[in-house]
Amino acid sequence: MTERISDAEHVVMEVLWNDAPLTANVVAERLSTSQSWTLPTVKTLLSRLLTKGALSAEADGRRFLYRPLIAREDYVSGDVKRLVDRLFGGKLSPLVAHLAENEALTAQDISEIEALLKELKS
Amino acid sequence: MTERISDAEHVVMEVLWNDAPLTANVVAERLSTSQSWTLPTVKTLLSRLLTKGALSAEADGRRFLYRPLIAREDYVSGDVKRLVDRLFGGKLSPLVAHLAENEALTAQDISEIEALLKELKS
DNA sequence: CTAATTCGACTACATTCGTAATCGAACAAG
DNA sequence: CTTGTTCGATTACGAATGTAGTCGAATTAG
Repeated sequence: MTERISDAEHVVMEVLWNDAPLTANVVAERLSTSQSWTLPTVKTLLSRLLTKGALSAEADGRRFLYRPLIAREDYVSGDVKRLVDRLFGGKLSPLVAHLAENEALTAQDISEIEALLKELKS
Repeated sequence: MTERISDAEHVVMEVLWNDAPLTANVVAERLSTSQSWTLPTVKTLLSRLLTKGALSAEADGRRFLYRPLIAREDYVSGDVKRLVDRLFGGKLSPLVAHLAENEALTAQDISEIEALLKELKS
């Protein structure tokens, strides 16, 4: 169903997850601070996302209003799952172990995580 | 420095992280259970990894022994960091929150993680 | 009503990737 | 030695990706 979203496409999705629906021009405008993409480039990315079924386009007069069809949470889950599968044999605790050992978990991170876990168990 | 390693290349790296140095043939053989790649394909991937500086090739008579030049931990860290940056604004606790809320942490996962955290604090 | 502008659609093109065939050199078998 | 085999190197090629130009239709300005 939901085809693979490329890095550049993902950047466009973030704009629309943040605020939708938007026209192509507005999307390009929002991106202009972070990327130096021309308008055609942004439109190409929007088209590809449409083709991939990640966006819907609702006609608004002569232009289109783009809107995400997949939830950010779902997209994130997919990406996280792929990473966990690829690097940690699909298990979550090795990921956390890795984070603990290599990614400089701060004391605050640890507290937050413990709080989360405590809540999970309740 | 260390260029981007593609998915297929990563599969090859895993073989060599598991056991090195190995000849191209042996790598292909190890991969044969999981992939249906022909020998030329595996050799192409090895060449690309060489070019990218991810492997070294030590001549052993007329063949080469391939050996990882980058540690798996470093590779994993890079990938995890990219994901955290891209999806969680570079912060770890949102990642854990995501895991907690969306990735079906099992009771065992939770226990393991709590044990890890406890150890971290000691 | 005609000209300039604005859109989306279509086309383009270099690069990377996945996948593989082929070629030429070295080596082993006879 | 000659020939078949084994390697790595080179070449190939389609799909996806990043990036962008062009074209034609619709719209708005004059």
